Amino acid sequence: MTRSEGSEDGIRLAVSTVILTMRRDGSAAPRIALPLVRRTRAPHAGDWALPGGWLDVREGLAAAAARTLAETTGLAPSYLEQLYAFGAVDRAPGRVISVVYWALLREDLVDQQLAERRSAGVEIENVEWFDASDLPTLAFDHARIVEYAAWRLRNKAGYSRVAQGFLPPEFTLADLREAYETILGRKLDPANFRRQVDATRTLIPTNAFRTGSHRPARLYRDATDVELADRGPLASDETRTS
Amino acid sequence: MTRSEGSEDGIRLAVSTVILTMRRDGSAAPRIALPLVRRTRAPHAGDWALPGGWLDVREGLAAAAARTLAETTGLAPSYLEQLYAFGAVDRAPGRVISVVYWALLREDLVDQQLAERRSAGVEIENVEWFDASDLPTLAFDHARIVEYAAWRLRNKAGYSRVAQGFLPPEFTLADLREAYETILGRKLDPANFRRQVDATRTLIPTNAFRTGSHRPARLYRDATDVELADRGPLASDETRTS
DNA sequence: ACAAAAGTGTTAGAAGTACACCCATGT
DNA sequence: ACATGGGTGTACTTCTAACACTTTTGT
Repeated sequence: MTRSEGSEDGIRLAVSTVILTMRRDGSAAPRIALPLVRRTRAPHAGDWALPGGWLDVREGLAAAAARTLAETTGLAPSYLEQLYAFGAVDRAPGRVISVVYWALLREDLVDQQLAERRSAGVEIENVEWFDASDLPTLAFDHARIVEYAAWRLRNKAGYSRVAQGFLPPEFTLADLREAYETILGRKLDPANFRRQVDATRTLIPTNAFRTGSHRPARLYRDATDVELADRGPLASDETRTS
Repeated sequence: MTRSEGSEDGIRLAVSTVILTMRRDGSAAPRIALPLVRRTRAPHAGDWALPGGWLDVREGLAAAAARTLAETTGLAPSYLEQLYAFGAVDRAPGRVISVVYWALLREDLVDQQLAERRSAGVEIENVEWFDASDLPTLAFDHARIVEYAAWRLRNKAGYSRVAQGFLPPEFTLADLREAYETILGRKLDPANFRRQVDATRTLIPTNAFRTGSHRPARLYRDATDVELADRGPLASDETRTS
């Protein structure tokens, strides 16, 4: 929001972020949830939109996405990747190009942050979390953008470890499997899942167990030296968000 | 180049394209080649750069890429996809965001076009084709961009049919295999390759054969109703380049 | 006849899938 | 003790890689 609007030729550059997390309501299957911002001004006043803002001249693209994310959720992403640059001529009045990022948040931190803010009486203005499968009317082409982000997440979950972005540093295999199941929308065989993940040699078993119900489950943590997804030559680019 | 330079806040938006084709020199293995433009002005005057220009207000992103491509090569791409939006603060003086596309060209049309132009005495100004594995000094962060495009091509060749973008509508399985081999940089087993491609059911055998050396090879053509690569919800977006 | 590419068959191993079964804990 | 999720074993199918072999042309 730091950027002054308008430019000589009328092309403006915005950065928006599709912020995804996993949410557990009671005992049912977890769902993908994302925060949206209610628009207070025309066009599309009253509709919900992706968090974002105008790009600041001195700010990198990923940094802008991370900043927006922090302003909206108070959190830092556990995964952040550029999604796509949307630039159809008619997508918004006055020619706006949106470079859109997508991010994953740890479910535990989201819950914690929401609880903290609620107890502190801080109501974040116009921000509300929605279930990804039950979205309100979105402004501009944002419905399409969210759809694409969800597709990318499902896709990427098939050949990378992005699902870990929903989890805290230590988690059980059941936690991880549940994350994958939520993303992919289908049940996975616990036995085969276990073998598949430890065939990748990216999880380190700890000596800690999660107790509480039935047989205790071993906690694992990530081999921190490996990225959650292979980005090829772009590997170093987006991690420097500042 | 239609866009007037400069804007209130100094952020300018360029569209560039990594144009890739396959080139056969004699009897050796084909190589990936791409056209570059020699810069005549500072910064980086004398260095080579990706074809591109400023985005016109009334022009879609993919359309701008296609236009640039046509101006540079006189051809229409057989495949065109957005690569990435590069926007590091220090990548160029004065904050330039480049939305970069990558495209594949049919090798036969490239050869034909080059021959036509050469025989007509039309020398395309400052445009030269380079071997992707032997590039000159590139301006800005363009070396990195080309590297990323090559990575994406190799990657995508593994799970889609993009390699067909190098070939004319009718081709032999050896042609197709050679395209894959050039992209992946390794030999493929002809027998297994054959089975794998016809397991996808996307190639239609014709009754024509290519003769000339040894046993004639059957010509195949593409099942035209399927895209070369699955782009999910973005499928329709980029095909409309105008 | 022979070289060389087109095209078919066969087999061994890897990877993915289904599911039976044992283990350890809270209630 | 028993229900339930944690964890192991095993058989089956599917995919992949390697390579021997037959077919069809040009020379």
